[in-house]
Amino acid sequence: MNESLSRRERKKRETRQRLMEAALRLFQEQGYDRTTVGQIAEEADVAKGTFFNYFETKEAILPALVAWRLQELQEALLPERGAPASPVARIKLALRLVAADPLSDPVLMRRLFAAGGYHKAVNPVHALADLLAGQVRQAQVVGEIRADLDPLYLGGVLRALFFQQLMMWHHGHRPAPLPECLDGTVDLLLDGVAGPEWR
Amino acid sequence: MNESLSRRERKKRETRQRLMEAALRLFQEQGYDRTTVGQIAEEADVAKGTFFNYFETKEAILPALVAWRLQELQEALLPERGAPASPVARIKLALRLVAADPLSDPVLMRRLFAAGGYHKAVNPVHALADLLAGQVRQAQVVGEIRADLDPLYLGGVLRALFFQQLMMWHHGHRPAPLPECLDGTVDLLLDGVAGPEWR
DNA sequence: TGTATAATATGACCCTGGTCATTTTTGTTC
DNA sequence: GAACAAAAATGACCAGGGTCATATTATACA
Repeated sequence: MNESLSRRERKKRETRQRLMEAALRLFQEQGYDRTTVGQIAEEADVAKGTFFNYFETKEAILPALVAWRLQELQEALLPERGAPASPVARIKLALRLVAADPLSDPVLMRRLFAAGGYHKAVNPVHALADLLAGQVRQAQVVGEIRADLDPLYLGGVLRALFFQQLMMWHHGHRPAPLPECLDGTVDLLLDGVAGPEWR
Repeated sequence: MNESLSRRERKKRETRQRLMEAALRLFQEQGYDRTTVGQIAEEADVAKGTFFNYFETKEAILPALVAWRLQELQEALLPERGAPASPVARIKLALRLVAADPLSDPVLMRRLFAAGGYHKAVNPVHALADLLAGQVRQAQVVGEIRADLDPLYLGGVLRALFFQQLMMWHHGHRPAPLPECLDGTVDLLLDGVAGPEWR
């Protein structure tokens, strides 16, 4: 589908892709901190300086990795690909899938958060929030979620709760298997936490 | 009250405090990234290496700064100091106060998140969550919050929502003044987001 | 006071993230 | 294909985070 691209453009994308694949592999193998930019470049068969032609900083490659993985997630959520008909159920599915991804490593997640201010354009944290916002919008259409709330805001809220749950899980707070915990968090947001004395 | 401390212990605490004050001042003046460990040490009148006798990394001073500030917050939340009688109202007050602190700078917050895995003991992110968990517990006693939920978990949820709101605010999403937005987030959690079709 | 011991301070040193002037490659025009 | 321009690759270089062997200071004890 990319036949119209010039050789230059093609090579550029290939190099970028090689860098991302090398980075992901090395991060998984040795962790983020132990991996040097030199190693990533070496693995991708380019000089260290070349890395910085593609990503402003070492951290800046994380948003790119996330965006890459989220593309696949986006497709898995299409109803014609077997995803549930209920938008809320799709939201739960999305969170389960993200949690199962190799990128969902605590250290990587933390660094990803820290990287959140570099590229305004390709925002890392917003990518997941936007995806969830889309599902929220559909849930509002069918009445599963109150329509008076900003979907983008709720997308961000869902993402925040997801991170929170994931971090607590990795920290040892495990009342149930992770997928169940994530479902529970979504339900919590739906039902609210107000007690009998509220109102 | 610290008369029993040896001179050594006293000096240690003083040096640690000087480092923290210098760091906070410099972070405010020039931002986290522009501030070097050498500057902080210089300002505190010690050698650079000494900094690392007190904090494992540059990032590791952030949790300490947070803990320091939270002590004051803790006291401001005591009813005998004029805090509201309703625990939920106290939670809202706490979030407003944290948001107003000089430490609530986006870049600092992100770095703080990234630092979250260094010291298991003095956990940075957990400090605020724990404080909120205490208030949640009191809210459960008086029935403002459902008693079947783990307070520590809810403390974490509140913290996550707080960060989320703060980040969106600093990113330009400002439907109302920040304090009102934070109150709204707490209310959202209390009431839930479920629409008419839910259940 | 003198001496032994443990805690703390120090700055030279190393490593890695990040910059940049220069070289190499690609594309274009005649 | 020769000459030129633009894009991309490169690695020497620099700055700052972090380490560590050594020096300094505090405490304990005789």
